[in-house]
Amino acid sequence: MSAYLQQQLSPVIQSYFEAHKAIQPESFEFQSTRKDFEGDTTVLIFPLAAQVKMNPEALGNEIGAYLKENSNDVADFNVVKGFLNLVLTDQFYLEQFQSIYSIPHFGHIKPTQNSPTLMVEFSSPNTNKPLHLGHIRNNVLGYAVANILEANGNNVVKTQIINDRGIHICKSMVAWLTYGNGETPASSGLKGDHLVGKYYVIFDAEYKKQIKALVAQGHSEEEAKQNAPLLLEAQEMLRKWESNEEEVRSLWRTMNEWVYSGFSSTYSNLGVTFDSYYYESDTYLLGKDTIVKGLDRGVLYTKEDGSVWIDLTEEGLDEKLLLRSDGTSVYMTQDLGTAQKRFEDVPSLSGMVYTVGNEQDYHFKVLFLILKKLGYSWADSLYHLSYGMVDLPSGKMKSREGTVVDADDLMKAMESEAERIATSAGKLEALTEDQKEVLYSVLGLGALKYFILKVDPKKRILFDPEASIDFNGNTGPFIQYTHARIKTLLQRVGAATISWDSQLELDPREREVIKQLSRYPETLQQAALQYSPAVVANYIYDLVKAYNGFYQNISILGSKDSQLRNFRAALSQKVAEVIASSCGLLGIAVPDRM
RNA sequence: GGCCCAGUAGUUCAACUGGAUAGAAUAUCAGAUUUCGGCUCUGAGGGUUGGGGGUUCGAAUCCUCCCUGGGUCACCA
Repeated sequence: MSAYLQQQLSPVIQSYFEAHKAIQPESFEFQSTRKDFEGDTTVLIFPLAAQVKMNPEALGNEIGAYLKENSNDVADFNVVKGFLNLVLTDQFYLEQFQSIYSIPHFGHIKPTQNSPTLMVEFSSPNTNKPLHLGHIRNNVLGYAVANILEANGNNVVKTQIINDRGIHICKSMVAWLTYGNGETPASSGLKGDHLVGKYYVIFDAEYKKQIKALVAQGHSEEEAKQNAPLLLEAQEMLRKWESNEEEVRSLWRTMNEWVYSGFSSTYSNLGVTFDSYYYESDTYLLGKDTIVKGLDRGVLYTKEDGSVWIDLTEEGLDEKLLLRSDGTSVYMTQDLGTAQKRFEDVPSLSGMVYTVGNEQDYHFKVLFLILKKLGYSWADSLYHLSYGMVDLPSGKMKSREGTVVDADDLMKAMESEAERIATSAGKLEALTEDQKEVLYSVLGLGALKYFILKVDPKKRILFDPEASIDFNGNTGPFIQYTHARIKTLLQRVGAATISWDSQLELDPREREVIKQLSRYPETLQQAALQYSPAVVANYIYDLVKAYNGFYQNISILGSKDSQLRNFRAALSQKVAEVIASSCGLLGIAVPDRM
């Protein structure tokens, strides 16, 4: 709406200046009027007053009077200090709504072939343990950002890099061989990822025992840590894996398969999907070409022992190792190579978003800087979607100490919490058992996702699983509830014919709803610009609040005037649509009834 | 110690990117209310935006020093 106003009213103000003043400002700032003041939109007079050297209030009055006279949209005005508040006509609002109503996917821009392609990486799990609460934030966030970018007219490829090799996987393998007795997901009834995670925990416990034993025998702690038989075994296994020994590879494949099938059920419960996958076992050797290129260009340098470094001290950072003295690569090297590979795999790719926790802020700062120094044109369109940790009231989550909140457990807990609340509220008799199950899951996950997404990604979240999530107030279920209510309302109104008198007189609450609706496109743009689903989440809440205010004292069914009823039904319907589509971006399902 | 991020009602979060008297929800308190689907409505209290200084018509927002919490500074990933 403000864009529209800008278009409509700016020229009028321009012409005022042309007619009356020597100076012609280039642009005018419109913003919505605060609730306590009368008016719909506000023009800031301060900057203008400074230019023409006038008292802001006097200038505001002049411009206001001019607008009232020369614009059809302005019904009235008032000036407070340097703020010119404009009251817009009902016709203006009706036209606004008319045009909003007629747009099918209002606010969403459909990508075309020529639209930029962006890759969004998220999830990126290790294959030695199940997903936990931190992963949930990662997944939900990455998925939502991908959707938001898509809604803004980008082609989006959702991908993840699976950390499927390394010493941690070998630890699980060793423990399974030593203590597993051939246990499989089928034989144990455990989800594959949980089974493998179980042996990772066993490894750590047994490893600690061995260290203790060695220390008791008189070894130093340092020595014991490095020479415990289990660790040596795991290291040996990693070597065998790297030299491609079939026996090890085969076990590795088997156990990874268990994990993947476990993950896939977690993902499907969580409602996230991917378009492509990268496996570290395929990419961990990449990047050496890039290093050569960097050496040729003189961006990198070699030390006496043969290791390769980059000097970033000029940028206020450190020197960074890129290749070990034995020629093997490090994490950074892989990421350089993987980035390059992705731009080769997807020729139309123009940018990437990495959804990774903020403990890697420094890593990505360096990564992007190196790519830039290497001269890749796309280096500027890389973005690290950094998010804060999820803490528990009891402190940090440590997988080894069993203080993590498991993703599967948490989702299940949310569902039963939803069941408890929904059952006590009643009104579910009409649903079949299956429908109820679906509903509980929709509500529980909606609550969880909304709780996570409504806060700024950068900030850390304090998550209290015991006190669980409130289903009232600014929550997912509250929004879902509003949607369901509109749906049943519309059912009772019957098919609304989409026509109403352009002379309708609007209630302030209806104007407020239209105002909120019209904010949707800008909100999406802003969310994409900031890579922040929180912007969308808070918008939905504003919309819902405005609608509830409207619904509160205005009878939709009871209105005798069919024109008015049509209008209100249409307004309700559009609100429901916008709620549904914006919730869709966040990955939150909206039920038609509950 | 260097660098990065955060600090807003008791609590969880906002504040349209420099705009008006910093807003919601929740919790607490006071009163009213039995039906159109949050048990509903009204109202109240609650803030030195971590602190000091600066920039200007105007600062939670920008600059600068402190304070607190977290992260990060590996030939780990």
